[in-house]
Amino acid sequence: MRWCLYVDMDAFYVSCELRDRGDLRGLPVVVGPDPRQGHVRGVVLSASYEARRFGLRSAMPVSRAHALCPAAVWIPADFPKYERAAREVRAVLFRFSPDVLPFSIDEAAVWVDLPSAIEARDLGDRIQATLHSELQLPASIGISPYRTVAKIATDTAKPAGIRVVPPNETADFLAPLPVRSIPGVGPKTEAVLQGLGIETIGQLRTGNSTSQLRRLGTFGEELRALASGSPHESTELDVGPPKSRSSDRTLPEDTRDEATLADAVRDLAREAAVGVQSEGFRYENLTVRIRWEDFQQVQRGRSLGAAREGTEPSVAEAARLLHELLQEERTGRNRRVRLLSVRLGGLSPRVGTQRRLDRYLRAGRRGRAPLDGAPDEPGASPKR
DNA sequence: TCTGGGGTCCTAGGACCC
DNA sequence: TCTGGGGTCCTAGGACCC
Repeated sequence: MRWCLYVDMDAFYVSCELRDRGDLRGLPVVVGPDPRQGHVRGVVLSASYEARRFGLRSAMPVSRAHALCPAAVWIPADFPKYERAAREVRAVLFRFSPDVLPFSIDEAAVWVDLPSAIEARDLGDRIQATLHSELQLPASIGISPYRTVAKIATDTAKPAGIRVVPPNETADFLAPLPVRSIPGVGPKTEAVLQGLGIETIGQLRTGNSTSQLRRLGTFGEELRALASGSPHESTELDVGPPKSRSSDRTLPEDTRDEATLADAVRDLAREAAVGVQSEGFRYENLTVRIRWEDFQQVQRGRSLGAAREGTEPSVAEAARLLHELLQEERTGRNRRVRLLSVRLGGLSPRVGTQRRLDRYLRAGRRGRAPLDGAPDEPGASPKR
């Protein structure tokens, strides 16, 4: 029988920091921009479980976090450190199975063939103990033949727990949980479901809701299948090569000054292009996104007609798109800009970068080779 | 309390082609 | 004079995830 052990690291960024700062164990610790450094625009990236007792959560504005827990210890984010730790975690997981699918920096699905839930639970114990003893990193693990169910189970096991859901117990396990615990159900979908009188996963199964769920399209069908204990899961479990890369920046102060914004957008366009190039990709389209001071967003994108590389096409097109967006805003509400973003999409491998790409995929993105059947001749025109 | 930075997927209309 | 269906690409916006 095939099992999914869904491994989710507990308070990952904080746990990485505590490896270097053992003296902080047991204290409310937060990774994020320090709100005591004056005017700071930012959110909590990770909070220790001690900090969570004060109500702190990931994605909470740091000003609110500071108000809730003035005694918290703040540590600035060190992403290279967390990337290194994530690689250590994956290396451990690969020792237990060749089928490890990372889903984010702190989550991965480990697939194994085992005769029963007993053995699956035993393997979960060993993985958890190894991560703790060798890396000093706590993890929670959910176990089910279904990846979605395993992930939900992980959340109920946190922190430092293990939850096994044998296949015949799936529907009963899910029934009392709120619909919001389903991955893909956010505030909007939750509100729609509440409007239908559906609060728990179990209520998704009742007869009269089936027709109403059609309002949600195919997603409604998937919700119903999950609730009944047999989720639709694609057999294609590989994570492919990246589709886009972006650089975003929230400005220190909202502004409508075009010179300032043009400088910023050029920096972002350069940054994104350099990143794409260093990963061995070219890009074929570009999107500039603006978040206004009222948090509404607009975006404008353009196809470049063919795969490009280097910073020049990115910088030039980003400047044009920004100008167009600002021009239109001036004739309207003329709001100030809070955030600028440049996204490069339509990524394709650069010529002669097969080796680098292979290394990239092995580093965590297991899956089909992106170059299969896609010879990339210089100057060859893209499909279309 | 005043909200980051990085991604993915879906929908929907219009252009364009056969 | 009035009438198709299917497919792909482009673009904008939105929901969601960590």
